[in-house]
Amino acid sequence: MSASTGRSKSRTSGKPTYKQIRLDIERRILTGEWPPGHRIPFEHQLMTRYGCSRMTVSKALSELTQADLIERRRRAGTFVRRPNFLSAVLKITDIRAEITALGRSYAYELIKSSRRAAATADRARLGVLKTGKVIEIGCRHCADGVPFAVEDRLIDLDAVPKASTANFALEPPGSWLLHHVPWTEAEHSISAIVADEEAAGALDIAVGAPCLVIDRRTFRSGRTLTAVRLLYPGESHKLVARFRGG
Amino acid sequence: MSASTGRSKSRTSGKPTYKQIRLDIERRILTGEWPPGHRIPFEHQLMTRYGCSRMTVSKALSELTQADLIERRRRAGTFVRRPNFLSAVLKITDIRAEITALGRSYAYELIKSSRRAAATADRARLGVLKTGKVIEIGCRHCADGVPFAVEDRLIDLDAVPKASTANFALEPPGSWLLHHVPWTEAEHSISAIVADEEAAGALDIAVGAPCLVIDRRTFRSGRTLTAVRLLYPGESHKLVARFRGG
DNA sequence: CCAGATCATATGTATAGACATATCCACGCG
DNA sequence: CGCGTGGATATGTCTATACATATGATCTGG
Repeated sequence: MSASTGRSKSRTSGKPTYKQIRLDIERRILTGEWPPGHRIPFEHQLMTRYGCSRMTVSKALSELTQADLIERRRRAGTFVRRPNFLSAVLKITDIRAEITALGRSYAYELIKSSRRAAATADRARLGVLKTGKVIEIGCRHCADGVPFAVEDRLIDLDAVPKASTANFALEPPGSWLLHHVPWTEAEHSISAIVADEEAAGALDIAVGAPCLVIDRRTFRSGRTLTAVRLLYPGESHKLVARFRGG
Repeated sequence: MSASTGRSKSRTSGKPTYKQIRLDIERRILTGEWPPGHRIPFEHQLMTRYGCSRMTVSKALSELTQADLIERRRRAGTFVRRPNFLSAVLKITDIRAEITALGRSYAYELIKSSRRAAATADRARLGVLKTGKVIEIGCRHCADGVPFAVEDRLIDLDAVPKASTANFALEPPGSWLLHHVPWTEAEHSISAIVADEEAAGALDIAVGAPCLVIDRRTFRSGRTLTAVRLLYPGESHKLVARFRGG
């Protein structure tokens, strides 16, 4: 009697799941059928096109929003996002966990640690304007006794007051921060340099050898928490990742 | 006119929205209250705890799943994911779009292009076992007339037969692939090298100057589509990104 | 012609209920 | 003891409905 007699798992009858809807829309975006800026059909229209409820369409669109493929504006509609070019996203990593996860022995060595009022250079590095206290830490991470990376870090003590109480002689600052301080944003810059005498000494490589440099600033709600420069011996160390696209 | 109509869903009365639920769970994970591997309460329990419907809890958990913070297994429950260490995620970028998006002039130059049966080295580079045809392309990208990056790319013609028909003298292979071939996974490796004579010549830098190297293999459903090595002049070029965490 | 009020509309959030599906676990058979 | 099988259970998906909310569009008065 009811109109929806065939409410069963018959996915062959042209009633797609939200995943199939998501994939279909994704395909249209990736193939350029719906180019950046294009307004895609309203939920109401998609619901008719795919023959499902608005919630189902909405779920597909929500996921695409989270994946940064589309942008939704109330009253206006849903639009294909312009991709962010020149963008590299690095996950925040804890070097200690990174090394032990590989089954290698980890050693940590604090080289220097100083606490001071933020100098102009410190403020520039953190990207903050007002003066305050900072901690600067230099340290070295080794894997199986071989230098793995050297780290130079600045922590804004006003943003992270708890850092005063941490003992960075025992625990690497990256590990401590990752476990004690929640962050919301990070900004990375990757580059390559040649080792000067200091870097060569710390990493036990030749002067002039290439090094991979990762500069990172970490924020919470727009406020800088810490700025770090990691120096890796260039030819030996590689950062590898798999990205689930689609 | 009244400042607030007495809404039934007043947020003060301890009935959180799915976003607040998401944030609460996220906080517990990030603070270590729920460490990696921990099984978090069942949807049913969370629904009681937060006083909302299962769908609402489910939406919060779905988003956390998409953000890779948790893992859900039918019948077993929901677990805090172990973070992927040593992982760097780079978005796939189209260098041409990247440069033009910055408002700089883009120039492209095909240096070499050869089509052949896959040699052992080619198969190793692609990570495939069976023999087949490949295209190797060498090219250079310039921004405002200055070398921006040199590219050496291998395309598996069995996986991407359409590539036979593309004219890589006119269109950069990266742009062509991005617009014609959907991919699902990518694997990146970042390192630093010093420029040899060939690289120095191509990038117009001194021999011995540092270069940033990005090696990338792109897959669809586990099958390698293409392998590319991008060489950037190290000190001048930086990859910058912001990551919305949390 | 512009500023402010108002309306219409598309997305945002939430719900109860239903059925689908994978899989852990225990039971029972050989 | 090993192994297949079935039931229990937690997540996965879908629906119809309702109301919230932001905002583009329109109307209106100065």
